[in-house]
Amino acid sequence: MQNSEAMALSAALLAVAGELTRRIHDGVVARGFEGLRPAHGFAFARLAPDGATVTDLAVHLGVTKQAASQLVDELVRKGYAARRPHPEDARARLIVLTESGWGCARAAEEAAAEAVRGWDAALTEEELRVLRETLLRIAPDGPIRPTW
Amino acid sequence: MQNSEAMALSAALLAVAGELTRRIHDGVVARGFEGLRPAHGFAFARLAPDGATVTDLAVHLGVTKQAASQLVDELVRKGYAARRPHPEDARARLIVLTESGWGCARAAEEAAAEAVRGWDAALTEEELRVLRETLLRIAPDGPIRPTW
DNA sequence: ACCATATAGTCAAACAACTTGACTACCTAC
DNA sequence: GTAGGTAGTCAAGTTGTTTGACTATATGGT
Repeated sequence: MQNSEAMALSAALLAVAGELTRRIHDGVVARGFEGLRPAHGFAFARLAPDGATVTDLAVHLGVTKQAASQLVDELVRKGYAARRPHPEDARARLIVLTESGWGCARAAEEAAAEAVRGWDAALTEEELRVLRETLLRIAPDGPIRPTW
Repeated sequence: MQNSEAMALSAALLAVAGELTRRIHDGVVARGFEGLRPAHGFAFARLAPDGATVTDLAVHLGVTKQAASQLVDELVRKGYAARRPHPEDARARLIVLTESGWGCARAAEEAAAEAVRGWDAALTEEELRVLRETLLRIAPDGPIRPTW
């Protein structure tokens, strides 16, 4: 593949990612969850399964733990997350989603589904399936970070 | 497609985009172009063909023209771009890439090609081609913005 | 059991990117 | 020619993040 083709692929990927991020964010806002930025969504992704510590979050987001701590402050203040004592380490705290936080996570899923449905006009169901599988194959195991 | 599948697709897409951005940035730095952030890359994308005005850039990046102007200041100070008088409008200035700026743009293409080659381990040449065409079909016409 | 060292988290100050507000120079249309 | 709009910049304020310093708890060696 030529350099220019690789760049075209990259640009398309980044354009789609940017647009998707914007749509998910708008969809979440439209469902009544305000005061959140896309960066919070990346935190939710890490918190959702079983909670996480501030340090876990910091690594996941690629920021300092101070920044992660402030982000958690914000989520707690807005009622989306809560700090609970960590069951195995008295120094640490387990950050978990509240009911409202789970509602927001569901809203994000709905918004994502809605955004993806918007691609139906350009892609068949089969192409969409192939796209998903292809991306899952090259997606890094690691964290989702808003690098730029 | 179920909501959770759409979310998995979205997460994979964002993870790949984040990783790709990081790799391109690292590759550009490795080629000796320093003091640049990924955001500058998005500006380059708009400046590269024929230059652009500050207002064009601001719209493209989704920021205020003051922010775009500051970003141009930085590129000029670092020797990647220059402000030239606009041929048709004495109020405006045409921002163009310098030789060093073009060198950086080429470095970004090489870095992108290198990053994409890293996917060869997981994808066949044919799958890569399909991925590129699929993404180009759903990529918005609009600007590439670092929305998050 | 004790001490040295490392880790989890927070507070505070410094910093960087961006926004809002105000202004000048130039363009465009009536 | 004059009124209103647009391109760009300067300055100040806001926001998110980092760097530095500190406390509390954990861990490993002796």
